[in-house]
Amino acid sequence: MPAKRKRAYARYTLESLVLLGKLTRFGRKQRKMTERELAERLGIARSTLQRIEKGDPRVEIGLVFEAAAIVGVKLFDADLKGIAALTSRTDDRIAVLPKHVYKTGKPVKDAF
Amino acid sequence: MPAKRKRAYARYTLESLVLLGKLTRFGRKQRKMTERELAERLGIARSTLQRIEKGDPRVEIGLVFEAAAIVGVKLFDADLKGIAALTSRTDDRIAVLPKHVYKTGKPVKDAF
DNA sequence: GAAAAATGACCCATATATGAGGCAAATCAT
DNA sequence: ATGATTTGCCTCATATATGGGTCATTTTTC
Repeated sequence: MPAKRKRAYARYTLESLVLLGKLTRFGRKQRKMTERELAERLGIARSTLQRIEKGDPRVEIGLVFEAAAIVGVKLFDADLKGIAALTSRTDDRIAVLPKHVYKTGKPVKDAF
Repeated sequence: MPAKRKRAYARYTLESLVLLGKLTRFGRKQRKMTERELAERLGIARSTLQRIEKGDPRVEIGLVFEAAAIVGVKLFDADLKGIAALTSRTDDRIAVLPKHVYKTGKPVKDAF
């Protein structure tokens, strides 16, 4: 038995990852970097970079984001300042909501 | 010695991850889901979800994207179709470039 | 065409993330 | 105020990703 998959990912997740991987690959090539160069720059193995560019879901997100950033792929269409602004804005929106989400005995209508 | 960090991440990477985590947290609360609920829905431990919402770089990217998707955070401001379109477009752009990047003996001016 | 370099696809030992759980503090319902 | 629930922050064993390597194939240079 080939040991069955532990996790399943949604289509949207998988396709998003493939896209991100391809954008990274494109960015790398555009900058004329080899896999080895970029991997070295990132301080990771070439095999790991290959997984990143393929969109493998089981890679540390930090490595994927870092790779994307180096080759010029902006995650949120924002620079560092823009990210900070969005974060601050999100903080404000969270602050308005109740600190805890409560599931009391009352079943929500959701149940039909 | 507390065992020094193996990896370092760029500011932009870390801040982007924090933002993504907060967006996820906001989405979850907006939908009135508890950590336990969302974690269960994702099939992961609550402790892992907490790392996701904090923006920990050492989490499988598949889990982070999946969590975001479930609470309505769109990664590329695009639905499944949009993602597919972008992927196709990226494929085309890659196809135009040379298949391999070559670093021949000629040192680039870059060396100063 | 020949040689050099890059890429694709593997494998395996080891470093590391994940799951599971516990406990205290904070928040909410009543 | 009291009890119930959620959240924050730990720890540790185990599952898993990563590094580092090899080999074949493709692509580029000369």
